[in-house]
Amino acid sequence: MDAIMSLCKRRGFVYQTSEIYGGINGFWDYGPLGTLLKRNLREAWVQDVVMNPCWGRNGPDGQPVEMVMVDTRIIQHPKVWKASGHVDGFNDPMVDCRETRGRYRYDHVQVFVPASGDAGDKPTFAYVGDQPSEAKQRKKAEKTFGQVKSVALSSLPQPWDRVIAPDAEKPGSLTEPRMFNLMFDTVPGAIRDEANKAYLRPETAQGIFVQAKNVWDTNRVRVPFGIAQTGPSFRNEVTPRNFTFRSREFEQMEIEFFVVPPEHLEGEEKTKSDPMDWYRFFRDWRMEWWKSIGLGGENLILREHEKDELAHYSQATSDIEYRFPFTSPGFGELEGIAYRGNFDLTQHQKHSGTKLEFRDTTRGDVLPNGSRRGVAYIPHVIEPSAGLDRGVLALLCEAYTIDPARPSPEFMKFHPRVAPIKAAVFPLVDKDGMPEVAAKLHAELKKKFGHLGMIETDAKQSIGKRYARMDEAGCPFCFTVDGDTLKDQTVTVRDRDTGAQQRIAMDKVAAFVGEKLGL
RNA sequence: GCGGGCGUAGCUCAGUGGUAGAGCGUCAGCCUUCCAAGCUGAACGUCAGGGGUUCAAGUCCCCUCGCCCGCUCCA
Repeated sequence: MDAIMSLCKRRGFVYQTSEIYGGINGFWDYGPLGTLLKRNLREAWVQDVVMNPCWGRNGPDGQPVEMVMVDTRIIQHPKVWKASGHVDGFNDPMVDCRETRGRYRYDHVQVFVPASGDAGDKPTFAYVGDQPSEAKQRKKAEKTFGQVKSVALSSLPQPWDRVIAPDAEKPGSLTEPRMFNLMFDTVPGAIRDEANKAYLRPETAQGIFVQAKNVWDTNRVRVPFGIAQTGPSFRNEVTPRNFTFRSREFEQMEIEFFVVPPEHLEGEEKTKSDPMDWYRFFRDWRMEWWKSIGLGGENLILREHEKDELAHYSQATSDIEYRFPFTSPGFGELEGIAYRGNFDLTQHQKHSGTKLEFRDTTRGDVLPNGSRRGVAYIPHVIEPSAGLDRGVLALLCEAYTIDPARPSPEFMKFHPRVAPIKAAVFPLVDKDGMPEVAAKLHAELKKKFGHLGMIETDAKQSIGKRYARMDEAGCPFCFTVDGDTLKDQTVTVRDRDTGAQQRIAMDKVAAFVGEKLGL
């Protein structure tokens, strides 16, 4: 990993944010090559997800997959995060239970102690008011102490060695209270007033959910269809770690794909295009997609979550994971695909008071004129949520190759589609008319492919050095103008991965590059 | 959050309390007809930051920041 980080700095892929001031924990910048790599990855996603969804494949319902895009703000109404659960989950001090993995708001946890207040060596019984744990723990406490009274957990001295957590069996499982400032906050408005506190989004998904109604009201889309979005999100990670993997500012590429709830499916839809069918469809296709941009092999796995790993509202979730050098032999998450039911839209409907039902006019009773009456429902959702910066990191790790047998042992094996530099044109030597011919070819390629990535040219120093530089930058093809070019209008093309050369006609170079880029 | 390691040129790293170093890379020139070749020269340092001890600190002490590793945690 150190070698990869060193190359990233040396070649201008990734720099530490504000490095000249000592850096800032959890933030990384991209240099010229890294910026293009990231842009190419995002563009590939937009192209394959939105412009030509799922490579033109039909969904499980036999119809083309429909997808539109939105661009929502980093700052949303604070209630969005109340509804999504992010505020409650992460803005208050919480205590965790090591035994049950439960998490409780610190200020909600009460404890039954003897009426005398002194429990001696006996354990006391924590509970949360109005929860099942209250009656259960009261019963146990009364059995132990007889007369009991209730005190706040915060009034007891730490560590709570003899406190039995609300849903636990053994004492001492509660952690110290911790403040989870997951979300960054800010105050819109010129005058700083805490009452106006807003948050930087911890995920792009909620922006999609809260605009879903606008999208289906104004765009002639109908369920099933998806809304996609890319953009930055912010999480105040407790421990930023592992280069850019866990950053506090990071970019996501998310799809919320809305599908018909199971109870409204008719006939063979029930066995063909149930939400779980869509879930599997996206899970498998997303896996194929990552492979298609160069992450094939044993470093990429699909991991289905166990039942006890699932969030309470999700019926199925899987992760696409990559074996990063720092996670090896384990894996790190690149993308999560979750079937979230109608949890999010239901939450926003409840908190906003706005009906978020989709009126599906292809269903319901048949009317005398043959049309359908229509039914209204809150769509279910499949959420493929990918990390763009994590994708970039995976591409960097996967591309990094060392082959001591080569003159330039260290090189970046980017798939041509994501490579920041698409091609380079060199005169073999800087004389005898070669520079002029190379300049002309360079200009031609730049005009044709410059919008996809850099097209380089360089006449300085030895040809081996120039090849080596391109290898480190991950440029897949180098075209070299030599003495023969002047006689027969051919150039050599050198393949980055093998070093092999072939000779092709100069007027075929553009077609060659186009083909390799998949155009 | 706890523990460990590290921080000196763009990169990799030497550096015994006494003048800031090497290799590679970069740049310029020469040379060069296919793989970091050779020759000549040049530029590049708040020694992570701050404070202290000392006649003198890259070196010793304290604090802070950052990165890596392990544990903990992880929507």
